[in-house]
Amino acid sequence: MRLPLKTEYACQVLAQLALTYDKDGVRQVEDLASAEDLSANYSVQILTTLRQAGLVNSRRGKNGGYQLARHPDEISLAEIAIAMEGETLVQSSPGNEGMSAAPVHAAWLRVNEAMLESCREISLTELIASPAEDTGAQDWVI
Amino acid sequence: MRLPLKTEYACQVLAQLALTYDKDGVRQVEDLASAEDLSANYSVQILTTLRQAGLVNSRRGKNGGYQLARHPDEISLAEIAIAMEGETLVQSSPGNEGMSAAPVHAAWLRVNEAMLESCREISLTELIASPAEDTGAQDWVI
DNA sequence: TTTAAAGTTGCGTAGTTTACTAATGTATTG
DNA sequence: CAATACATTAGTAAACTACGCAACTTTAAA
Repeated sequence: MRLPLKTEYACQVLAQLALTYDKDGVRQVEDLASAEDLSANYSVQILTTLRQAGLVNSRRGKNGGYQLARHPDEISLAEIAIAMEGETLVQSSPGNEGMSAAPVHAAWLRVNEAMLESCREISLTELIASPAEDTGAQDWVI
Repeated sequence: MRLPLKTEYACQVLAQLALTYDKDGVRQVEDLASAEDLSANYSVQILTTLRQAGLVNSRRGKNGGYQLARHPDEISLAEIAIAMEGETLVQSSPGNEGMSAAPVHAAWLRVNEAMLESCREISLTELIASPAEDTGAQDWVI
């Protein structure tokens, strides 16, 4: 069960926005994308989805850019994942005509709920890289 | 994040085996597959995986078939999912060179752990259809 | 000891999804 | 009105999923 890269990227971009939240940080796509090693074009698509979900605000034209809609403490991993993937994080099919299809589906619905709950308990603030340890991003070879 | 059909099918087939566990039920593929509305061919592949994981035993030749390796209470959804998909249920990529890649990955690892824990708490017994309500499987049209 | 039932293995593949790129449209500011 | 930056849509190569098929091996029973 692979977590879509798109969802991970969304987390990274939002983490990047969270870094400059208090500095009234309006950031441009190019800036965000390069900081997270993503293509600008793809980042735009992700940011558009996040805007439609109400997690970020955007401004067009010169000096435009993106900005978190709320304080990083008030944005949970659950909201991010739901914005990218829809309400059910663990999509199990209501299924075929098999005798056990229904109870199996019900069980996975419970798992989905547990996962959602776990995602609600993680805030965007926890996704920010601690400036002390740049964790490999600055590793470079001559 | 779609739960693979293969994993759901594995649950259904095992639930079917659990139904006849106390009756020393050795069941044949054709039987299991039709009860769960699956193709026999595909079910074989699933059952083979489950056997390699040690969840079922098989006997070849005439009067062969499959059988649960343990009591349904002693088999958890976690074991089933791991048998089909590997240790990590929520696979997040350790990722790119982005600044926030590491903390984001760490967060999803926590979610994975929560999901695993939730799956450990659901036993195969809970996947058995209650005989009272056949929940749609017997619906038929002339 | 034949024979047929039943599991085992591996290959092939159509259809879908993912992770992008690219091109074009639209709003904002100086 | 021109430069800038977000918005939207279309297109696509690669990977993955959910199967089907066929050849092989094992075992019980006749």
